[in-house]
Amino acid sequence: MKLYNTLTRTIEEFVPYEEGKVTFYTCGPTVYHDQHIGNMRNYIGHDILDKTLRYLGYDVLRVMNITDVGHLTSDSDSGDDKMVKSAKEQHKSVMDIAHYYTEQFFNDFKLLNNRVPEVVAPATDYIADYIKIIQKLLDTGYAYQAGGNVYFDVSKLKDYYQLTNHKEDEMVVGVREGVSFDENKRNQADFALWFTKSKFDDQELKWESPFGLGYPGWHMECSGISMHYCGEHLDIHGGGVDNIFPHHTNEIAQSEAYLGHPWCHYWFHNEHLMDESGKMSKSKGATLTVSLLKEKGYDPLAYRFMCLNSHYRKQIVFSYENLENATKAFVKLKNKIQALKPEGSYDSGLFHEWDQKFIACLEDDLNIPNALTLLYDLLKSEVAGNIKIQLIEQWDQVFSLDLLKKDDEAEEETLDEEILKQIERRNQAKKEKNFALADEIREELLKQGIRLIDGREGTKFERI
RNA sequence: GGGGCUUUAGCCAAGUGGUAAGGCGUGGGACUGCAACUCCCUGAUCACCAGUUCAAAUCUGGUAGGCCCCUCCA
Repeated sequence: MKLYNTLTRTIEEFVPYEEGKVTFYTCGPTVYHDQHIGNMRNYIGHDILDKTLRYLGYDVLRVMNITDVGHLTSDSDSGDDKMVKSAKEQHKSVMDIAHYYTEQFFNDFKLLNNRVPEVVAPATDYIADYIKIIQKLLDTGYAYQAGGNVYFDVSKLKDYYQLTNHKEDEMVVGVREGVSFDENKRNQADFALWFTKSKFDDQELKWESPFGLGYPGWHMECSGISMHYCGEHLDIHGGGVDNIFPHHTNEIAQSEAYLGHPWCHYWFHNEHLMDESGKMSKSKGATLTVSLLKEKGYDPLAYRFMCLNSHYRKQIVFSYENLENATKAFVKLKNKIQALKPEGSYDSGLFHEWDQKFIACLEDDLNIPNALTLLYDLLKSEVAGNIKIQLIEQWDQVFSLDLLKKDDEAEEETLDEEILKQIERRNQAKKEKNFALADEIREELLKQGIRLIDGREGTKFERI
């Protein structure tokens, strides 16, 4: 398949390090607050890649970290650790908070039909791995100690900026609020591997190490966890585009310095979901989560559908208008699919032909919008219902939109009788030309989520 | 200041040299007691300017708008 690789800035043929197998690492959530729908778009993009690789027959090992270290400071607050702040506010321990938000995250993750990775790794479980890496970097001269911290010396690398094209001389220190000149660093581009002396004193989670009581720098967990599970050669590393620099740049620096050879071969980056004012952000007040969308009556899968309508490397602007548009389209699509009848004879040649078209879309740098167009083409085609249903069932392994799943099927049985009675009452009213009563009954059922469909052979109903 | 991405109909969006897919909405029609559902029909000088070419949404240069990043936010 063809995949855009941030490392080369081109679309390349994807060739895994070991034939037939793929190791795939995703930068996971920070668990000191809810993950908003913008964060979740990123995971939808990764989920599509994950499922596409499987669809193409690869044996995939997918790893995702959970950032529970909590050495984070807000741009806008006083510099207190966010996790600690959050814990204090809610009178909970730091790890309680981490567990709570991890659960929230996976709840929303699953509402979107994302597949949970084989390995979900809390960062605090791998401190020993980080220490081992840092120790070797010190021993080999890539790292140095200063002012109580351990720093990575970027001048030891010949191509630190391989992922970004940045020019060191033009870089500005402290563009972001909360970042300032660090006199401990030999080069201002150096980054911390281990802190014992942070500018934030109230770090709650600390560990003993040969470099003193402290905690790891914020790029270390992804390198450590990734190498722990995927070994010295990682096929794909993914994250949001905002991770490219410095996070992924620094991961490459420390990992390759540690290993002594190239590390990750393909870098996969998802574009952001925007709101009217720019990138959806956790620091913009109320967090819009998938759960919240659901509470407001939106189908999480309609949100997934909205995301799938756009290419993963394009920004999407979120608005309720767009979501409602997507919802309408999604409902219509599902209606069409669920009206299909398993008729006609099976034709494996035809099945294969259509499936090949689908695979061609996937292999074209995950062109899911075109794959969805193919789905519409299939529905309009002369292909037998039988084959259509089987193709859709198979394609939905990637889309994961529950296209064939009828809503509330279980509960339908119990209410059928009552509904049929109402329909009978309405038909009687219609016969008597009492349309007012007929409409009243129809309205009443609609309020209960039952839509009547008047056809030639009588009145049917469906749940909406 | 620097690096990267982006701009296609009311909205979402595909298309990287051969003359603009698809979806939603709108309008019209069929169906209906009226609707809903469904079906048919309906829309674009591809941000702007200049260039290369027989041919440009696609390539080049410039202008304007939007977004991301610049090393203690992960």
